[in-house]
Amino acid sequence: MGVKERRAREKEQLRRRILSAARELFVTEGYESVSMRKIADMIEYSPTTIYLHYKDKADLLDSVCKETLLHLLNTLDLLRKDKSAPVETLRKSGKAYVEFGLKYPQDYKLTFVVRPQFQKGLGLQEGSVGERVFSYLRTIVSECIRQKKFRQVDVETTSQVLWSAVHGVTLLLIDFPDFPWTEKEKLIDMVIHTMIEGLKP
Amino acid sequence: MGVKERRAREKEQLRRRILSAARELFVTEGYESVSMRKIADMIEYSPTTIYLHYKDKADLLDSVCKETLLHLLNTLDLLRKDKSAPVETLRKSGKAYVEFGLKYPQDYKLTFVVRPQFQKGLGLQEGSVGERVFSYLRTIVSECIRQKKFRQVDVETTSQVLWSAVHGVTLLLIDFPDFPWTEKEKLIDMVIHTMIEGLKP
DNA sequence: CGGTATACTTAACGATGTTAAGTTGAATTA
DNA sequence: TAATTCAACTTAACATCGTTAAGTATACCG
Repeated sequence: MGVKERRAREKEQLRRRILSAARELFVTEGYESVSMRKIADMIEYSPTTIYLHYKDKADLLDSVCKETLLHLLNTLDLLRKDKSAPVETLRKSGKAYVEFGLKYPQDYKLTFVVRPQFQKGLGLQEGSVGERVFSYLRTIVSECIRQKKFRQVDVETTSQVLWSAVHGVTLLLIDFPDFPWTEKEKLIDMVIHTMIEGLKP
Repeated sequence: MGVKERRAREKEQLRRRILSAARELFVTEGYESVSMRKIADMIEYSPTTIYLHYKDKADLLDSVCKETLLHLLNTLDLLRKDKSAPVETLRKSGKAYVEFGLKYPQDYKLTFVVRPQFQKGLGLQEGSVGERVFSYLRTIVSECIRQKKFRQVDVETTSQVLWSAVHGVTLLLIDFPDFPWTEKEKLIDMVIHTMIEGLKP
């Protein structure tokens, strides 16, 4: 009875081929500029075949973004084993976050800007990958406070504050590449440094 | 020879009618979902008439955003006469910035997210409204440093850092309305407060 | 009154996301 | 092996998109 399994495997393969074509096109040409027909051309299937695997274009975007979040989570998780002081881990994580965004600017935008625009009510629900990314941040912040490296601030709010800062600098650098930024590295470091200093006792 | 003037006036009137229809639709339905035909319907002209006044859809967006920036600049300028200490002015300005974004979330996104996506190479060039907004921020920061309320930091970088923070929190609040934020007010205040604390000597 | 420029419209092109209705061909059953 | 079922996939179509080219009508000028 290996037939069903084989078919399921083939189906899954095509699903992945579609997804990877979609990601490539979304990233190089932008979500709006990519048509289902272009994606279909790339994998050499008819456009409607895509609909047998994904509900619609937004669903494709959704899947692409989930992958991106997983990738981001993995990147950050490498730092979890870090044995430095928690404040140092936080600094490194912040930097890693921004650098991830700058390394994959289009993926970052798709995930944190385009997707919310097309998928209303995206609340980072319980157990989602996005929730796990934020939860990672919360853990580090919590440790900083526990060790009294930070003032006795609210963990939740503080995490949101830090997210705001790194998200902000990432998006500005991506969206206004021609703005006369001071050296990128310097700007990123100062955003994180200023935040951390502002949280110390 | 008042004919020419009258015609010019009428032309300008229609131009404004188009613009205000475009803004209303962009804001309520989103840039992508608005068609030239919808805009034309609203003002009861044929779609092609719009092209006699604006180069294309992106040009319309451009004009809408410039208005928004002017509105933002005016809002902030009210605080310029503020007689408080510069740090206090900075705090108020930061708050005013975020509140502007939350009061007109779609206009904010159009200006700071959608427009850069459709108009590559948007560098806030010399003398533009955007440049004047940023320049406003620079002035206050500069005063904070001059009065030694802040560490001896670089004015330019510091301004960019502050912009990153307020931009970040504004966009997150707009884009993820269903995220379990702590009270908005508290979050915004803490973003600004943390930044300012982090800049003090 | 005749001519010209201006304002505006109609019609069309190629492309979009998506659905409904077909077609194929392989696996299953009899 | 022949008939049948069923999944995979395609073709054709719909309404809509941004934009351009060509056409019409109207108000102005001499």
